[in-house]
Formats: sequence, structure tokens, C-alpha cells
Amino acid sequence: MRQKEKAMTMDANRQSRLTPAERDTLARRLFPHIAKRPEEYEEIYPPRELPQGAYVTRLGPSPTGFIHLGNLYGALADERLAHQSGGVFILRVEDTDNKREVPGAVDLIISSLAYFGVEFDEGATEGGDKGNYGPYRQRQRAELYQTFACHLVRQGRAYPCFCTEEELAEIRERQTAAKENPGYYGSWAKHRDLTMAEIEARLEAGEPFVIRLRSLGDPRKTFTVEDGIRGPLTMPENDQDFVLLKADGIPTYHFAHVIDDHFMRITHILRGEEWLATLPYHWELFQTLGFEPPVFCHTTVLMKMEGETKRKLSKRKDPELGLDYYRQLGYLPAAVRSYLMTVLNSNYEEWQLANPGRALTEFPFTTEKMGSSGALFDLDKLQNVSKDILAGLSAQEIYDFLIAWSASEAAEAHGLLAKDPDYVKRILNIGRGGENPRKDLIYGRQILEFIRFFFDEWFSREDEYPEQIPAGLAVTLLKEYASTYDCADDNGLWFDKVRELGVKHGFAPKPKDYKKNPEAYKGHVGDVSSLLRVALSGRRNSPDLWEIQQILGQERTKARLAQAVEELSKL
RNA sequence: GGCCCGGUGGUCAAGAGGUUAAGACACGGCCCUUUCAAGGCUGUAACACGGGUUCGAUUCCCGUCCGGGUCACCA
Repeated sequence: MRQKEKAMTMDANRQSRLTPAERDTLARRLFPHIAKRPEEYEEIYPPRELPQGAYVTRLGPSPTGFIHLGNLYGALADERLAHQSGGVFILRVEDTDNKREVPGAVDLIISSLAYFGVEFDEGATEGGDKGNYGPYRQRQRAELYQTFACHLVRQGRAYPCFCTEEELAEIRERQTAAKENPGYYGSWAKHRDLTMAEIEARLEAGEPFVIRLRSLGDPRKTFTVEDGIRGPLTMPENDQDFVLLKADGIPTYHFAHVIDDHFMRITHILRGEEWLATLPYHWELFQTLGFEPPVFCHTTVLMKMEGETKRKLSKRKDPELGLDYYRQLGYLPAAVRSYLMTVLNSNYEEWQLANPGRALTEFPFTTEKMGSSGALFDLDKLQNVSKDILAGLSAQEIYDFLIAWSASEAAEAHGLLAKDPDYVKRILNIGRGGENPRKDLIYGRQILEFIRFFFDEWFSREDEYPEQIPAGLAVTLLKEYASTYDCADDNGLWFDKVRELGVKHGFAPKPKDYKKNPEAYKGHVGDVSSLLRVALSGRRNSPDLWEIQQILGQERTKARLAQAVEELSKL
């Protein structure tokens, strides 16, 4: 009984001690410039007219000028959900922290995402804003937030707090010492119940202040929300009087998020799991403002391995995971997208296997199939996905990509690639098409490395000549080969000649013959072609030699053979 | 430390109260083969631990451990 009485007293204390009239005065005093009433915004930003089941999603980056794979991961999910449902995908710039803002960051974010195929329907653009629910940069929406802050003050659900950083630090110290939860709440919230006179005096003195929520939550109670990815989430109610408006009148993330997601008529909020901890803040705000909460979808964060442990991707520590990194290396945007999709939706890979050739955009994406445990970024897998995608493209398509990519990311190679398109395309076309296309192309930089020997400007010997062939014999073989080489020979005829040449000098016509009876031979035909391969490509491993020579042509083939003869003669 | 979220092979991951616990990447072997890249076949390898509930638990519950996240007038 006494318990109950005490609780009731406490609850009563939680209501504002100011009278309605005082609160009204305070609201006017705090927000003299606010003329609109909250309801007016409901008309300014009316519910959207969209087909049933359409998702309205948003990406809310802060303009810090850096965007990494993790951001793309989320953006891709937002984009798919919106576009596959006939909905809207919005870019909203969360620039409420002017300290962190980097000039030009917004354009960079837009272009980076666009490069990887993520386009917005509405929101901030490089020129300005697009859409009827703007502005889409939060600092430009200050009046909207202030209108609601004003409204909450009037209702006794928000109040000015004049605490300085030092005072807050001191509170925290005392809480830590007393082993209490840190924060501004309950009886620790010392400006929660300032009298009107005290407030007036401080305002008069020009003290800076923030606006805090007067929380009515009770952490001993819980609430449950249905997360789009994780299912039901049960969390304690919030009791923190967290900051709504900072001293400069700009909202914190928490306040801006609730107001914007309501008035932009967002249906699904995809965000990283780092927001889970503050979900109670948001929940109380949605309840307090009487807004219908959207569906929360808390994604897992992408991790990387550091030593023995996993760690969340960090923009500061992991510049190599920045989106630009993959662009510079020349990964195909489609490959990065496809890889990310395999991580994003567990059934994508199987779908892709079952539906070869169908576009990623045809895949039915669902939040339910998104994972909730931390996924490690897997470069091997990205490379494999990339190989598969490249293998499915035509030489022309790869060429077009290389040209566009090298123009900005590999300027030193661009000229040579552009000089003779047909030549480059013939190279890219080796082993392409047909049932079993070659899969040795992965990304731009790697492709350049792979094809460099076709260009005299870049050609150099990288591997040793086969050691089982003495230099003298090698010279003889190369000379004789050169004298009989004819570009017009077809693949079969050409190889017969190589075999004949080998046999003449004591090499087995087939590797099997050699294996059976190694004593009888100096080696086998493969050794002879190895010699030719090093002479022509500078490498022990290469695609089909006959094709390489077809592309080099009679003259340059012979020139390279001569070059090798010269080099070997010196040994 | 408090609170929150997670934990199936090395990696990404399916899965359901009873399965021989999928698949992909990586790795090994074999085949093919003039090298390589592929391709085909094949192999190694997993339900964190301890208690319950149950005829039966990897699956449900509790505890432990481990990992991550978060505790700002940053998002």
C-alpha cells in the first residue's frame, strides 16, 4: 500500500509543475518565431498516394565525406525494397552536426552511390532538392523541428535545460560513484522542474540552453516492437530526458529522425544495429507525438577481421573499405552489388543459381531473409562473384567498362586501351563465349595486369624459361620454330608443328609418353610450348598460345621470338 | 561496468522439436589438359558450453562463456 502510494506520488511528480498558462508563456518565450501549428504540417506533408504495399525508405547519411561498403550494403537494401514495391527511395542529408560536415560530401555520396547503381527518387541531389516532402537537408528543416519542440514545451513534455558540460560531467561522476546508470533522468535531471521564475532569470541572463524531453517512461516496464528483420524486440521503456534540440536550435538525430520519418511518410526504417540501444528514445517520441511508427529494420553491421577478432567496419580505421577503393581497383559495380546481395539476403545466391542470367533487380528481396548476426567482409567471395559476372559479359561490354573506368582511375593505361579498340577486344575475347568461358578476369587493375604482355610498351619477361631445356637447345628450338611459324595455320596444324619440332629434338609427343618413360626423352611437348609461352608472353601461364599469336600477328610473333633468342644467347 | 543484439564448417550461410545438418566461397584429391583460368567428380571440416522441458533438443527455456553494439548538445 505504501509502495503504491509512493509510486503514485512519483508519477505525479513526473508531470510538469508549470501551469498550462506558464507553459504557454514559456513556449512563446523560447520560440518567438514559431507561427505554425503542428497540424499544419500534416497538410503540408500529406500521406503519399502509393499502391498498396509500397515501401518508402530513406538513406540518411551524415555529410562527413566518407562512404563505405557498409553504407552501400544498407543503401542497396533500401533501394530494392522501395523500387521492387513501387515505392519511393529518398536521400535525406543528416547534417545536424555542423562540426563534422565536410564540403562537397553530399555530391560525393550521391556520385559514389550512383556509380554502384543506387539512385534516389527524391531528396537531395547534386543541384538541389527534388520532391514534395523537402527540404531534404535537416538544417533547412529547423523550423519544423522547432514547431514540435514548442508544441512539446506547451504540453509540458519538454523543457529547457541550462546545464553546462561541467555540470553534466559532475552528474555523471556522482552516478558512476553511486553505481547508478549514467544519464539525465529522474531526480538527476536537475532542470526538469525549474520554476517559471528560475527559467525566466536564466533566460534573462542569456544562459544557453537545450530542449530536453520530459520522459514519462518507466524502465521497469517494457514495450515490444516487431522488427522487420529480427522479429519481436522487447526493450525497457526510456526514462532519459534526452536532448531534442541542441543549444543552436538544431535537433539531435533522435528528434529529427522521428519528425522526418513521420512527415516524409517513411514506411520502413533500415538502419544499423547500433541504433538498437536508442530505440526506446525513438519509441517514446513516436508515442508522445502521436505518430504511427514505421517498421524498424535493424540490419547487422558488416565486420572485418582484425587480428583474431571481428570488428565493425570503421570509417576512420578502414579506408580500404571505402567505396572509392573498389572503384579505383575497377571492380564492376554489378559485381559489388551482387556480392553485397549475397550477404544481404541469404537466399539470393541460390536464386541466382536457379535463374542464371536474370538481373539482380528481378530477385524478390525481403527483410525477413536478412541476417542478424555480424557478417565478415569476404574478399575471396567478391572476387569469385566478380569472375562469374565478367565471364557472362561480351568483350565489347568489358571493353566499354575498361574504357570508362580507366578514363578516371587508370589514366596511364587509358590511352593505350583507347588507341586500338579492336585489338583490345580481340584480347578480351580469348576464350569468351561458348559453354565454358574463361574466368580469369576479375577487376580493372587485375585485367590490365593480365593483358599487359599484349602491348609492346608493357611487355616484359616475368617468369623464367623452363629449366629442363638448356639455353643452347632453347635457342635452336626457337629459331627452328620461328622459321616454320605461319600465322595462317589453324590451331591443329600449328600444334602438330610444335609437336613435330619437339619430337625431332628428343621431346615426347605427349606428356603421358614422357611420364611412362622419362629416361627416353628430354621432356615433352608441354616443355616446348612452355618455352614458346615464356618467349611470347613472358609468362609460364597464359591463355591459349595459338590465340595469343593470332592476336600478336606474324610480325610481332617473330619479333618476340627473336628477342628471346637474343636473350637466351647471352646466358 | 549497465543495458541491448548476436553465436551452425576457415568465410557467407539454409534449416526444422525426430534430417545421412543443404548450398556457395576458400582448401585438398582425382579427371580433363601443351601451361593457366575454368569445368566435371570427389574429399576434409560445423550446431560455443552447462543445466532443464521433452519419448527425443542444434532447434524451446534458464545460466555460463565468447563476440559485437551502445551508454554525447555525433550520427
